[in-house]
Amino acid sequence: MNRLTVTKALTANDVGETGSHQAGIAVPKQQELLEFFPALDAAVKNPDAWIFCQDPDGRVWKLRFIYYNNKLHDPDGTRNEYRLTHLTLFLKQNKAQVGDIVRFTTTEEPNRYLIALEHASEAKKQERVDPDVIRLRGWRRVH
DNA sequence: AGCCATGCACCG
DNA sequence: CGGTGCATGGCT
Repeated sequence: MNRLTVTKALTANDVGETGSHQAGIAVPKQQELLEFFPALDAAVKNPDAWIFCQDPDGRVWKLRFIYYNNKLHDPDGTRNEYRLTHLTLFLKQNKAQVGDIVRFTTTEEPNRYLIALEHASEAKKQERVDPDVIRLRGWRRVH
């Protein structure tokens, strides 16, 4: 089983710097990401799945992967996007800042991932060393 | 304060 | 006009 990694540059909203009390980070609707994360049934309104992410310190974070799709179900719906919530504590403990990178890597087991936070400076270094990353508007898929 | 669910703004 | 960042009302 090939191991996949995707990364996301954090926005101000993601780290709670904007004063918004909204939770979670947006997950762009990219085919690679939908395959990377658990499949959610679009026929269901707002389906979700729980994933378990182990950080470099061995702590496991239970994150909620949710598909807000009321646009497909309600006449006045406006949402059609994926989100990842329950990240606040993780970001706080890692002192996440705008521009920092969250990295997810698959494991052998479904719904289990590795999670790591890279600060912006390291991320730039990584970019030079990794010329064959696939750019996905904020998110990248590595390999 | 943080999560849920949704609306709005902006930009390509 | 679709997609994503920013924001908000309600609830816990």
